[in-house]
Amino acid sequence: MQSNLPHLQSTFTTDCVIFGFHEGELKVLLIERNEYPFKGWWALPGFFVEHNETIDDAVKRILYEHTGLRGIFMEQLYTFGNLKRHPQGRIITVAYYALLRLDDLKSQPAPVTDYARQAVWHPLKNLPELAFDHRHIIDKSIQKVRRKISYSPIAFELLPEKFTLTQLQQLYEAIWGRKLDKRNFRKKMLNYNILKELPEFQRGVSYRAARLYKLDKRKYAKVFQNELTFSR
Amino acid sequence: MQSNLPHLQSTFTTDCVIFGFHEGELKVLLIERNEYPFKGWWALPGFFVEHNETIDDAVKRILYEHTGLRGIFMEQLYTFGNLKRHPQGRIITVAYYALLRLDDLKSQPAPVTDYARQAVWHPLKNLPELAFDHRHIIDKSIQKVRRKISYSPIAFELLPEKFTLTQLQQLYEAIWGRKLDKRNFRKKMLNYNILKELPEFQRGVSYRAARLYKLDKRKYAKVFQNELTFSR
DNA sequence: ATTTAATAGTGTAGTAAATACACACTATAT
DNA sequence: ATATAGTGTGTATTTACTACACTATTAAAT
Repeated sequence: MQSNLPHLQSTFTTDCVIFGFHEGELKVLLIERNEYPFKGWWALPGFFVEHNETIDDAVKRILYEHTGLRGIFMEQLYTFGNLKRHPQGRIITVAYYALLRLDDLKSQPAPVTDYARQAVWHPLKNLPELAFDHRHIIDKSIQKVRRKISYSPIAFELLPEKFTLTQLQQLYEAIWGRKLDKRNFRKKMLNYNILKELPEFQRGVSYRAARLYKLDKRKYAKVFQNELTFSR
Repeated sequence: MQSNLPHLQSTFTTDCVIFGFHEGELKVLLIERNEYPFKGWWALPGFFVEHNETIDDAVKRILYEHTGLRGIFMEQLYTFGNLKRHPQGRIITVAYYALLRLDDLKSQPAPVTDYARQAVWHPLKNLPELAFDHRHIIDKSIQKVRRKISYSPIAFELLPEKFTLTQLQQLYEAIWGRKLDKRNFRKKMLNYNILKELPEFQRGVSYRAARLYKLDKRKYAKVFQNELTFSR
């Protein structure tokens, strides 16, 4: 770390909580650090912000390095600046969270960076011990997402383009950590008129195939302005 | 600026949008800068964060310097890091907003800092041109406050300890920028059961004196957990 | 003493939205 | 044939939201 960390070249980093949704479970992408401090520990993807890039660009760069994807939904979360959060001195980090369609990943993400030995999706419910204050950052992210999906249609960022209502419901249940009534969920969700019913159905399932829906982007844009209020 | 700004001593600042409420109007405390860049311009109170203080502490320090008060409600808003936001190079700022009971100020705030020539409360509706990206920061703050008062009782931070329901309503109206129905407002607000009716009335008014209320802190704490949903 | 001006304070009814709840149908695996 | 897991619909009840108009109180002016 000493060598490739120019002294005070940058005094702040960015860290990104990348959420994915798979098999009814929320997952977070963690890296195994290949650098001191915390070499060998699991941590959030993140690095120093370069002098000539905005913070947003730095996050996009990190997202691309770890997923090979561009245009991922991301949003700034909070800036953490505790004096003791980094053993090498006070280094603040601007934390972001990102929501990712896991089916967009052709393969397992290959770390292109030299500071990560591997990158692995971990279920949110079963996280390893993390470097720095990264556990705290993840906790704050999930709180933010939990609140935000009740007034903004960000949930769709986590689903494939075509999805079933059950998948959508499972996603809300995973984020809120509680069961929802199926009938009311469908009624409410369809009433927003932001979903487009497709003439297609699930394939390869051993039960009645569910209808597929996709987001109606024009109506979505309209509703996004006024904000949904999907509560409870 | 050159002299008292040690080179790279700190590469980030904090700026604070301090809101007050007086005579039915929302106000923001602005300083007139006494330093380059933007010497003579109006700007948000803010300064470099010292090496040995947390960001929160830096904000508290700035709040104290400009108001003489401690324990003011404050919350982090967003971190701004555009490459061109500061003429001297990329300096990010962690912006906060604070809510202040104006009646707690014994006198006009006297700037204790050397970087401010004066500090003046400006009505939000009539702001001067501002230094840096501070106008943008204020706009984002008011959006945040507007959203937040609909699910969290932060409005009380802006009112004196004892207040009338009309004052409370005017505050909501000022923040949301629209009129509310008096009866519905009262009904809803009293139904939360977070206000304590006092055996006291307004004094010195030339019309029927209104009853005073204060926040019931025990009930407030309970409700705060579940979050209000005071909307529209 | 009376009037005026200004604001405080109060209730009801209609409408819309959220919730709770029960059953029937379809496909698949064994 | 049966068990299982999922889809798909209707209705009644409760709760929340909206619209709306008059009387009461106080101080100041006459």
